[in-house]
Amino acid sequence: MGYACLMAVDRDHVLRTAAALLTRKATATMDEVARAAGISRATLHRHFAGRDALVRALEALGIAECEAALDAARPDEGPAADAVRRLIRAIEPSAGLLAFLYTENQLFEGEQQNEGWSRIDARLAALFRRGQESGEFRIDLTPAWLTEALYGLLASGAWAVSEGRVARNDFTHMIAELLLGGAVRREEP
Amino acid sequence: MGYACLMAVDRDHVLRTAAALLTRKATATMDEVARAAGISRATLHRHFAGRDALVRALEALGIAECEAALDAARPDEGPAADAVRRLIRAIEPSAGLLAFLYTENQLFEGEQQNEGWSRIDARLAALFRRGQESGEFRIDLTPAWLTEALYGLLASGAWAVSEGRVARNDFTHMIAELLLGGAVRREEP
DNA sequence: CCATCATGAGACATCAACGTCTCACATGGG
DNA sequence: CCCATGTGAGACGTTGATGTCTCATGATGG
Repeated sequence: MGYACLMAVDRDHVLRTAAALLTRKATATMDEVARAAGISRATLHRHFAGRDALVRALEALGIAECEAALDAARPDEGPAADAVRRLIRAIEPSAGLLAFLYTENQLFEGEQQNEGWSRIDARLAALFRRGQESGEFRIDLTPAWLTEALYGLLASGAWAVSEGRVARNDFTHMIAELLLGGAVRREEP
Repeated sequence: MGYACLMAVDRDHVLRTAAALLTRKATATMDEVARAAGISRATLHRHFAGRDALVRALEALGIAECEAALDAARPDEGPAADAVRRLIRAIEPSAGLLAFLYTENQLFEGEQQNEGWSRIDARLAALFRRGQESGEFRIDLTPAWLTEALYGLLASGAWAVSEGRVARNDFTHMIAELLLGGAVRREEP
């Protein structure tokens, strides 16, 4: 019969399509999401009980991709700056989804939010703190702020790319260089 | 009678309150906006024809405050980095409103957007370009991206402050230093 | 004291999205 | 060939926000 296989494939496909659509239009209707995925609204409801469940699933997907990117970036190895570059490169494909979740998260304020974000925040802050303790990073910018700024730059970058204001190929470079080096020109060391 | 005076004062107060509320909860109801401003929904509707008109008025307010901040920051005087710092300091009180508009703007996609943003974008990009041409700023980060990143960092900063993750007093310093200097520690010149 | 006007409170209709349901179809396996 | 399962299409009721309306009240000014 292959329930799991077929369902999982379709579910994942729907999830990816929904992420891509909601990245562009955060207020898209369930009907629009369904049509974007090439299925009917009824089938969409068979996969996800409602819009809330869909957003929650997207949140879980975003968390999973973030943690996978963190794992792949080996944040504890080598210079912290290189680890940050690896991380941004690894997380780039998820940036659109993260941008959507970053704005949508305000809907969940007050309630308990998914603990996955706490884990990711902690790992990111740990990376920045490691850079500070090794003397690579300046200490007047707190790890919490660098973490927040990384989220913001990822969202800005994803939005700028989707609007055509920044070339997709420059995404990683623009974010990593701004976050690490800033706008001011630096003398060659 | 004093129509204009009273109306203007109240209208501005309502606008400020709505901005503060919508910064925290972007999906706030017209009823919530009205109660937050201490007026009834009927009176709110007498000031703004509907939610759309309210958001448009907030957009106009945000544009006006941005342009005022740009004027006050004297972006054409002195080193570009100092001008950027003046600008961030001047724009700080509006950051929450800008954060709201930054996410809400996606609602207006497809339609023609307020030309005020184009003017502001152009002035910001001109400032960054001036810094590049004077040799202060690196040239691999495009003015368009620096402009976009500034918006994103302002929004992230406003959100982080309202969530208590960053101290309000550090707002200007965190944004300006990250945008200009980046996270990597810099040798004293 | 009276007239005017802005306001608050609330009723009311409208509307869009949602969630649930049924039914027909078609595709695939036994 | 027959049956089962997943699907599409669409109807239906519900909900929440919105926009409009009326009416009573309270303040202000003449």
